[in-house]
Amino acid sequence: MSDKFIKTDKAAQILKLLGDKTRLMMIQLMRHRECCVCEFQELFVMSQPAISQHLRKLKDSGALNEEKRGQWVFYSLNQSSEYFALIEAILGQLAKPNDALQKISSNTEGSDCGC
Amino acid sequence: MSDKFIKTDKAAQILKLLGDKTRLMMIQLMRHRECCVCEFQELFVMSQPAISQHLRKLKDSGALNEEKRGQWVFYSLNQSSEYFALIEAILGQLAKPNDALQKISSNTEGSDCGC
DNA sequence: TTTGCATATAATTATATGCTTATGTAATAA
DNA sequence: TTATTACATAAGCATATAATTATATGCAAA
Repeated sequence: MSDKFIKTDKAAQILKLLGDKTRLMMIQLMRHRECCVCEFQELFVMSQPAISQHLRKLKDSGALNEEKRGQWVFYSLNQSSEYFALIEAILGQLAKPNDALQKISSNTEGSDCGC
Repeated sequence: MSDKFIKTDKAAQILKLLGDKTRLMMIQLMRHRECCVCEFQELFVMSQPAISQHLRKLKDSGALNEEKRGQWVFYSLNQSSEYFALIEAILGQLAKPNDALQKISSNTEGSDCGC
């Protein structure tokens, strides 16, 4: 709060979290809108618990907001997080997600997973 | 070269490397000038091989230049690296290294380790 | 209330990581 | 040459990480 700059220790922690292909892609997808867990399940070739655990790590760090609506859970970037500026700075250097992700990341209207 | 933006896979790799307190601090120290290995040895409370291994990982990624001069080895940020812009973007969000590091990081004249 | 769906948690396992000590190598000094 | 200094590499070990399967929870529809 008091300082918009992040100390090395904390920065290393969040960079380690972003240093995983799956989590980094999740963050990219959430850059412009919230995502429903089921969207990630469609995209990533891994079990549902694996996805849930990645999201939990990101949420525990404070980088994500979680919102339950009915039986669904939506995650989004927490713009109030101390890491938000860093995350934005990183995302600004990344190429757009391609292929399968394109469809979803370009759909800024919101999830169309049926939720 | 063809694209200044980094793909998610590669970005995750370099972020994982930066997601270690020791390596992130090394990179911070090299932000404005090259550093001699012996400088890191003075700073970090760990064995010489541990430091050597951290530097090798960073160098293997392409993020660092290595220059041998006499019996000393100097490392510096590789400004031609595909990761350079990303690294700079990250460093721009970090607080200045403090305490013991201050002395060294503010000494832009060069190493005074006796080399 | 029972069933089903969406997601989370627990337990386990395989692999990766970061450190240590021991040893190797290359350059300088005696 | 031999010794010393600066650094790298190898091997081994303890811990961390990311995946899996099995199970639990919470909401909603029938």
